[in-house]
Amino acid sequence: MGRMPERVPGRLPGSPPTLADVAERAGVSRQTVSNAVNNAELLRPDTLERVRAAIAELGYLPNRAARNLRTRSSHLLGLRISPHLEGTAEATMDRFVHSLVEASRGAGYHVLLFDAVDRTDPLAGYDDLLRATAVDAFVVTDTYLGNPQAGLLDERGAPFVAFGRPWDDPGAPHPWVDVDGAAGTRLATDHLLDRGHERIAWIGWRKDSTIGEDRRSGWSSGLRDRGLPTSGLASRVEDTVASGREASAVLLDEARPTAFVCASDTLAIGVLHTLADRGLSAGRDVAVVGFDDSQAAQLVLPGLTSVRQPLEQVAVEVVRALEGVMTHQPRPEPGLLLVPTLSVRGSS
Amino acid sequence: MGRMPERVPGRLPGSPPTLADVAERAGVSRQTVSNAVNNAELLRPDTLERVRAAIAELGYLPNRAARNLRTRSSHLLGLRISPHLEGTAEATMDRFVHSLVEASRGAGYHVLLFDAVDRTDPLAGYDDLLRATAVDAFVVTDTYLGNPQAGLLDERGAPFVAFGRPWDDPGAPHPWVDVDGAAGTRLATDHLLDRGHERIAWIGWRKDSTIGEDRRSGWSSGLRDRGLPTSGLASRVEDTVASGREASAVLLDEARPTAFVCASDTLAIGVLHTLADRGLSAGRDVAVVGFDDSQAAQLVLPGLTSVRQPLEQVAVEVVRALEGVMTHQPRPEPGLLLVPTLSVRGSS
DNA sequence: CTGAAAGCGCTAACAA
DNA sequence: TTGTTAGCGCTTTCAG
Repeated sequence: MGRMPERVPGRLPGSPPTLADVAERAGVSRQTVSNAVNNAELLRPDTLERVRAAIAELGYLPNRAARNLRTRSSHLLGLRISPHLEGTAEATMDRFVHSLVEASRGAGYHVLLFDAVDRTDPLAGYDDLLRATAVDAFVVTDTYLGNPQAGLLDERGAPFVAFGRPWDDPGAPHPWVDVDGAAGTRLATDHLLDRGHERIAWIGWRKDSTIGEDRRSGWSSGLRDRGLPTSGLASRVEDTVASGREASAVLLDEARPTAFVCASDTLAIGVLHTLADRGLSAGRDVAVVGFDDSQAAQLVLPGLTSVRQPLEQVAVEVVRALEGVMTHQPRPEPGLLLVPTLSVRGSS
Repeated sequence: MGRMPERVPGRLPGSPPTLADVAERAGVSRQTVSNAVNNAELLRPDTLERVRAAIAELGYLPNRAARNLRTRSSHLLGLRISPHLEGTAEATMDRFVHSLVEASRGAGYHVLLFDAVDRTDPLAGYDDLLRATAVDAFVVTDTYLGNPQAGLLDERGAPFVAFGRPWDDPGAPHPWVDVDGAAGTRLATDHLLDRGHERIAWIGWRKDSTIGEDRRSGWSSGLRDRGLPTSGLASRVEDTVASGREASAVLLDEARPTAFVCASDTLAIGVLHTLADRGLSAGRDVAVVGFDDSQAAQLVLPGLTSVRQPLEQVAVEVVRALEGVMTHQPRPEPGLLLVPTLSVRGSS
């Protein structure tokens, strides 16, 4: 790594050395070099040493295309990314991409990014890469929308692991990794209860959002377990700052909560706006907790307490599951549910 | 796209059809199929039609590895990403990645993500991919740090385009695309001047940040051109919220500015914090402008006016330049400087 | 306009 | 333990 390969005379700088070059230099056959790279234990120590020296001198690295063709694998993981949503605190995806790249490297894989040409086709992009054998497997991240690509990929027998549960079809055969949203909001709710709050409101998404209902259940169970009321304390709106702002204003007027748990940081920031409008201090007068631990949560005054998904861990588990899929190992559990943490800041 | 390929009997679902399968089905030779795909104009219309039908029926797509091996190109663009910085409004990179994926697709390329194994080696990751011919070219984005990878890649004769000027070496041979930071802060400064501000302060980065000094120059030239003073109105600090907060407090006490232009949204949010501390209203009492148009700028109250980099356009131009590099076309201009815009919000 | 032959660089079998 | 042979699927000459 980082060692400058010797510039071999007569070789164009543009064309890297091949197996044959190394073999010639080391005075062995091509196959022996291949073995030195892939099955070192098959070689006699001194031969191995000689071949390794030649490899280092030439700066040899196996040509990917040739290896891919021969082994019928690309060592590439496909990840489809959606267009950036402006105006929301959507940070999860980007953080996950970083973690995935790192985890993949550890397993000898690179991440290939693609996007949907045709947004209406749930399989757009996937299908082409599959048929061209351009990737070994996919990481499917948009299952939270209740999108059908997981099911369709299952049908096609495509190798993939989902970040997100198959809500629609709990018996789906593919492996998945997900974060327990209910546990996260439960954590948030308990945190507020422990600080003495008893009237805790919920601002979440519309009822058709499965993930939204899951997060909501952490809040409601938290209150119920302490015998506290939830009725009149919940609101379901669009995921925008404006919606969070309006919903919190209404709740404040009608139900007088002393704390809010929100399905997203975007909504929570809307709550902060309402508090500012009314001269109330977030954290002192009314507590607020968001979800996703976005940059905005970290930067906003007085700091937004937020549920943080363990995305690094998700990525590691996704890659682990992927390795299982690609080696056709039977998986004991189809899914793995990870527990989020709470980043406590000034707002609570 | 999206059409379900016919399941051919006797063929494993896992192994896609090959050129030979299509040829057999269409009753032509393999080369004719290859021509139908790559040089359609060479075929007689009726033959072409027949081959195309067979391709559609089988859902054929050329095997990438085989094509890559033969054509000595991977149709992959390498992009190195750095670990996520928490606590700053770093949004530029992520937005750029999305734009790049989209622009690359238009040119028939996919984006391969990698990260640095060894953070101290400026060429970490690049070198291996190059020698393995795993990518056709790189997009180098971290030149703004004054990092040496551009120069090192130039030395190696590696094909790449930089997002960011070669500040250290203006005569560098590689193509680059950049955003004119000075023009952005000039835009911000003129905007404030037009609104009647005359005492406009600057909060930027340390002097050794070339890009920081560039952005600063837009502010200073803006004031100078109207015969307004700059002395005592500038501060150079670390890129953190806390630094922006402290620096603005000091400036407010010592120089009584009515507006701030900042080198980043992170710093600008620090200014907003100081204003909140002192019961001043951002936008009404004191105007603030940031840089990068991050999510935080959009979410924070009352909305942070911010310089927005035209990253979609940058990505398009980077890909265009890349195509030139890969076809060895001489480039008239080594670099292209794009002009940012101003997203005006409540803070000004 | 279509077909035959060659080979990109590598690795999986097998033979020595 | 090492070398030989074959072929992954494709495209690029070059003949027909």
